[in-house]
Amino acid sequence: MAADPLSRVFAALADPTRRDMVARLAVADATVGQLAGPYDVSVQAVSKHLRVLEDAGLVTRSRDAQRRPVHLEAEVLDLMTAWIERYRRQAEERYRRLDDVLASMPDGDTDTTTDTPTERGNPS
Amino acid sequence: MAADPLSRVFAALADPTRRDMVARLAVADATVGQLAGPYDVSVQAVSKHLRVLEDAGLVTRSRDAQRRPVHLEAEVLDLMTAWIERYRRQAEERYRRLDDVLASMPDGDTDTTTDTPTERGNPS
DNA sequence: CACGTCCTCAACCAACCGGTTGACAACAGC
DNA sequence: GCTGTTGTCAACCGGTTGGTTGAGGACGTG
Repeated sequence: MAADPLSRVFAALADPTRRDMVARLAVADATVGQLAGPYDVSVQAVSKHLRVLEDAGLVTRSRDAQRRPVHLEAEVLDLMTAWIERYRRQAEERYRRLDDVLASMPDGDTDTTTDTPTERGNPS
Repeated sequence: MAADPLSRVFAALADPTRRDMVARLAVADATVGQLAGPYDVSVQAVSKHLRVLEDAGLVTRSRDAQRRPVHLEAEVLDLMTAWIERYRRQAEERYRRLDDVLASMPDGDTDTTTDTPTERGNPS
């Protein structure tokens, strides 16, 4: 299994069935049987999906007689949001800076048409 | 291949190598060779990873002679953020509401110690 | 106690994934 | 026109994944 938590969370949500489960668990806790209802797969398959979500820390299972109520642990989602936002912001910032550079040289000083032999080779 | 875009993006970022590539591409565009440098895997493997990122819409590849500069398309990340935030918010709201209910009954009306036979069975 | 319900565990299977090697297309430069 | 560099395509391989069926554990109820 994937070692790092972030990979586990991303992988867990890469499956549409699992995403749908999370969506429904955001509304209310549910038992395995309740979760299995809408999908036409076996209860065992749903149980497996829950295991994946549990390993990713997205869900916890307790006991109530035979029932196993499933509860969404939404804080783990923040882990992902943090990662995503970091690089989205970084990329955004880079483009903004590039725009600034382009805006700051409106004259014909930059000859992009003729070739600039400097900066091309990639030694080392 | 996974049909829906969201699954593709999540699956693409479920791999630590691919996440690292995205992180580096957020700083600057890069060629396949440059990307492959740090990892001790073949260039072919990196090319495959890039294909996955490209299929997810996270990356575009252009041409410059033999080089294939890779460019990060950060907007796709918003797709994920939107999904995640939606359900994190929903779950958060639910817990907040539960807290309100608990807070609104500070008297001894709710006997959690003795058993409450109502609300337990789950018909239909 | 026997029985039905809810759920998990184990074994199996086809499909996919991440990696490899080998061949080769495209281009720059001698 | 060769040669080296850069990257992709194709075939293959072991491990994982998502699904199945079958067996059985735990619990409430007759």
